[in-house]
Amino acid sequence: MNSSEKIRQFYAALHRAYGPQHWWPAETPLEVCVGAILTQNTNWKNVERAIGNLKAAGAMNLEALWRLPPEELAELIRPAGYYRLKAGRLRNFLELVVTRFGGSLDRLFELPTAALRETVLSVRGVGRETADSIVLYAAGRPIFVVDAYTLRVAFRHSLVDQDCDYDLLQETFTSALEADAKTFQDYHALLVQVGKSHCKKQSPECDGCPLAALLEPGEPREPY
DNA sequence: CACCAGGCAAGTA
DNA sequence: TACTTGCATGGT
Repeated sequence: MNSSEKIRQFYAALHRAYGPQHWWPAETPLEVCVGAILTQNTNWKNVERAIGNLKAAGAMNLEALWRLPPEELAELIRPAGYYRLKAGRLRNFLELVVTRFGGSLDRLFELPTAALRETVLSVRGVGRETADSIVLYAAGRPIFVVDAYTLRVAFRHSLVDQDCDYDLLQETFTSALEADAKTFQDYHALLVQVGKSHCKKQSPECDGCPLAALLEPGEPREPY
């Protein structure tokens, strides 16, 4: 079985096991953007606290966020870690929207998909995963999001090498599927789900894993 | 105590 | 290009 077939079978198995995911956990597109930056190398639970602080401060809207003094913004997002760094990154993103799109996320999201990705990616502090998360989950465009879970699951099932480049991993999944935003959203969410429950960094719990039946002899590999 | 969590950029060679 | 380091909180 080639890797494209595997990727399609993984999706079918995950979808059967967990059902449709309706991800990203956020109420608005702006909240997706904020969460995408805050969750960089950080547990989502910590991000929830930070987002809770922003909402409690009435700052989960573009104007209020932009007006907030950088030090106050940093304090509010402190639970998410790297808080001084991330305050700057959030402001870099807000600055793009304010100065080039009249403070309107909708205007930014009017760009064609490729241009949108490049524009978001041009923000300092927004790398490929963060940009792709924004494009897929906030703008609803069919760009496949790659993250640590994607790599781990793909590696343990011999789809790619463990030091596989982001672009190659992304292309591997993209080329196996129809370019559909809902499908990409669902698939990425399912990979996070199975990653958290079964495909952990230091001990794959293959008992009960929806993908266990698709493992070949010798898999999974450890560590990572 | 060590290790992990939905990265990114800057510096070095 | 490839490798290293800083950034930081909260959970297990």
